[in-house]
Amino acid sequence: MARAATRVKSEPPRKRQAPLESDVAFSNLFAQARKPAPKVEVAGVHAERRSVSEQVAHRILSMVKSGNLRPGDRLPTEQQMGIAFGISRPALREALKALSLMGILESRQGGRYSVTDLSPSRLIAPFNVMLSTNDFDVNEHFEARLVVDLELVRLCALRASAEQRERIMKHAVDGRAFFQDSVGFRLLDIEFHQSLNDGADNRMLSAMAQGLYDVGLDIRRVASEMKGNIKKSVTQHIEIAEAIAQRDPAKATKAYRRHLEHVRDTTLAAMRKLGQSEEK
Amino acid sequence: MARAATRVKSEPPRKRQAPLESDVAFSNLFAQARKPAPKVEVAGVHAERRSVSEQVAHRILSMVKSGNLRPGDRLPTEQQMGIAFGISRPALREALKALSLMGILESRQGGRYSVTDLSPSRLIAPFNVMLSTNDFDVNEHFEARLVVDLELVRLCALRASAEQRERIMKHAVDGRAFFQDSVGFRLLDIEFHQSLNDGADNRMLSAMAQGLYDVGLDIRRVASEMKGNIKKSVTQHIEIAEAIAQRDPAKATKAYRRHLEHVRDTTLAAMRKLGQSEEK
DNA sequence: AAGTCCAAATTTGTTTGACAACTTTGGATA
DNA sequence: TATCCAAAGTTGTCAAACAAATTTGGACTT
Repeated sequence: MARAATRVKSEPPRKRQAPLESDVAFSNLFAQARKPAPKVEVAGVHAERRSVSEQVAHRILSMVKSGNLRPGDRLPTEQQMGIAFGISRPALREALKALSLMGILESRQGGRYSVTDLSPSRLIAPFNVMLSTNDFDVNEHFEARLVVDLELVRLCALRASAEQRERIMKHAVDGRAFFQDSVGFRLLDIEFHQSLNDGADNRMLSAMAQGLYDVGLDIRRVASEMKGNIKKSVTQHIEIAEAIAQRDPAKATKAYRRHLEHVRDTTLAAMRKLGQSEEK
Repeated sequence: MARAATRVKSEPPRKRQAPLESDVAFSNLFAQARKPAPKVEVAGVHAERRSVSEQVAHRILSMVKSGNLRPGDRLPTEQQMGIAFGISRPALREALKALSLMGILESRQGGRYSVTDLSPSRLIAPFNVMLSTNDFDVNEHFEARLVVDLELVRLCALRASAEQRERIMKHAVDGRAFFQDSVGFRLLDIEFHQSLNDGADNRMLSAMAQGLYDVGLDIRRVASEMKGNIKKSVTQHIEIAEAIAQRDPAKATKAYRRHLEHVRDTTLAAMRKLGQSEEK
């Protein structure tokens, strides 16, 4: 308890930083965690017996969700957390490892655990293996993207600042330098979509769009290597950027829809090609 | 690197035991697990030092992904798996618990681990984390919901089977029994939205809608306790259900939009009320 | 002979203790 | 003042043991 405030952490000013340190959250929880072992389940809807490690994992997760733990925060040591939650180190580690594997926490031997940046790409990574394996999933995927991205583009055309519109246009035209460089193009493509997300000024939609984008990324790697696809994509990017520059939502969404359909078709083509090559 | 190979456990007598169904997969993996230390991971983008528990978790995950482990399969005992992978029980348990928390495995004390049904709804947990922002912006939230839910309802009107449409209608009309019971109504409301999601037959959109719904749920608790709100919600639910029963997408989305706007307004009212009571 | 019930064996859940490997910290030295 | 290194701190891993729940097989009953 009397341990020195070791959180020095030269973190840049977080917007609207509350005077809250993660240790505070843990000392709060400390009080709760000590109450008589809830042997019998709480009167929840489902009275499943959950192991302590799962309970603790959910507890930490809820702290992350509620903002008590924020990206970059360093957690207490395992020993301290073990005492706080009232469980042993192996059990605690089961919870910490689970959250690590889900991309919420990260750790290095010798260093402490900390909260990741919680970027959609990181959170989606462990799961994208399960999805996007067959045509059916791809159609679902693009159906979802069509809805989310189109709205995002529409909002972007309406709301993006002059600087943001400029940035979008820059990323679009820069693509012309990558006709022969699929890796470079993919990196730029990420930037382009990110700048679209920023322009729409809606974090929830942005998070969803980025998550959907990331799910398909590995498959699209193959597609972008196919001849002619990059050039066509770049052309469409520029059309979209121009429509946004003119603040024309209808034109922008129309151009984006064409682009997305092109991406879908090339993705499907790439998958068929992939399926042929490793027929077993 | 080389240390992973130094695991020279005293190999117990290789008794040739009964060929348990899933043991086949594990004996394959056993051969792999022993091969010379795979120094750096496959051409992964990042060559980080991964702990053995993470390696094993990915190994099991890849077996699930490739179909070596299928829904319902029972895994070997922890001891057997520990031997197979060449790691200790605590380390193995870190991997198993991680996969359990991700909804890929499940276990009960005394029983063995088994593979879950892998239903998409369990696998999209990360969306919930992505969508949770501590300073919850109601307008952003409903802007996102409007897009996702409306498409979901539209698809539902087009695709839902007769049974699904019936189920939606049932949940809608059942709400009339809960005019005075806000807790019961919220539970039913969850069911209603879930049945809408099922009817749309798109797991990605469903996952996103579910995530958005969950984020707002705790605030809506206050809203649903305000007089008259439940009745109005139930009426709107029935309108939506009727439109879907008639397979009329336009009517359904129109009704749903009205409903969502009502929810938004009551949520805002509830938040204002909440802000007054705990002014700080 | 078939079904039921109970106790033993099996298996996961949890704890304690210990050591190895890596990172961070603080002081000594140039 | 800056650099480097040893000591302290922290995570990674293992081992052994017991508690709690489930499975299993046999004894008992009908």
